Amino acid sequence: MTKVVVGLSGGVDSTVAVILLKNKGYEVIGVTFLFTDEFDPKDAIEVAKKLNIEHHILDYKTIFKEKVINNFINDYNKGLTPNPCVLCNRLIKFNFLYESMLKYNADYFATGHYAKVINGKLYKSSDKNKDQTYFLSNITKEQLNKVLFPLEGIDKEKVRHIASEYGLINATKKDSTDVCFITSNFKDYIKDKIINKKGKVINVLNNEVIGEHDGLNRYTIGQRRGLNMGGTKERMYVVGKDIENNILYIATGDDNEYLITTSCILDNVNLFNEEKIDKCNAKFRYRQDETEVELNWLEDNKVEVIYEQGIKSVTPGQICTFYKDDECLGGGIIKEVRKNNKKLWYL
RNA sequence: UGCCUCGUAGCCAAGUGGUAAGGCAUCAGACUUUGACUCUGACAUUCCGGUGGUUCGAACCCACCCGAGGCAG
Repeated sequence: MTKVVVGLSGGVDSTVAVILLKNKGYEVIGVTFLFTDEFDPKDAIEVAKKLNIEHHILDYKTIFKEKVINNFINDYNKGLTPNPCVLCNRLIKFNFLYESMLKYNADYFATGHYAKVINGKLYKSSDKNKDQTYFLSNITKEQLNKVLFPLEGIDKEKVRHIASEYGLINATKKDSTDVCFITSNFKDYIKDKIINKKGKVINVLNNEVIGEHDGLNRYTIGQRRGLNMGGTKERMYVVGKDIENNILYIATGDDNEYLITTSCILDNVNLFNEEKIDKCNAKFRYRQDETEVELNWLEDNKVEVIYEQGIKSVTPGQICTFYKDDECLGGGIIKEVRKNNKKLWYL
């Protein structure tokens, strides 16, 4: 009998993943990882009991803090806007699921992600609205070769339906959003963990100092809320930051040109195939439409991503993911952003 | 010191006798496994620097006071 280790958080998605695998005749072992003190595995325990599967709870708090949380904070202190989930999937979740697979002599491991895998290639899920390939674009080839996504062919509605058919309490549980290790709100969490040094806020349209910020690191490119400054006719957006001089640059107007860039450099590029294509689609934030880009490969696993048409709010630290139709080809971390081939003075 | 202009919510800002537009900010929600963006809703319960007065009725008219700025000196 084929044996599969499933990452079981106790939420609807991972629970239904278990159900679907069992229905297909797999022998399922549930593993629940502890990453933070706040996480309570009781739902996972109940689900495992109810579905009658072998279940293990494994503690990875220390390494999670070391690899994910610390990196997250360090990146903020460097002025970046990190994406901890992408990193966590590669280094923690998928890594330890892979290890669990070996440990329990399983053939595969599975998660409740909305994504599809066929012959070692990653594709978007059938439910395009929930597709999570963006967060998976940095997992390794080895991981991809051993993972199953039981939810790949169904949509969220169906998932909830299945959960309620089985009388599971979590059928109507709200989708989990936000960073898993931040239980309160982001502002409070980060307040005492990052460097907060007050500094000037300058409007790039006229170079005027228009106010003071509470610390550069709490702002991201394209952000408009939380600036706490009014009096302008149009909305105000963060367009850049000068780390050295502790200056936050803003511009007003929904369509101001300062937010738009035309190329960026990615490093730590992860590709599922060897082939270095020169044209594909890409997106720079999770919930963003894809756009056509050209790729110019550089040394050291870097690539220049060119989008002449211009994209708003491309932000260092975020992930750029490549697509060809429904296939996710990989992605990399945005290192530097440019406009018309020049590094911007305010970014 | 004389003259002039102005003082409306956190910030801009309409309204010049008939019972407080709008924008920005803020807050709440929707969306979302990244703090973005976007969208929806709330936001001067009697009040328009203060105190009196005129009027059926004033933020809008009058007087004085307080405050900000400008011109003249």
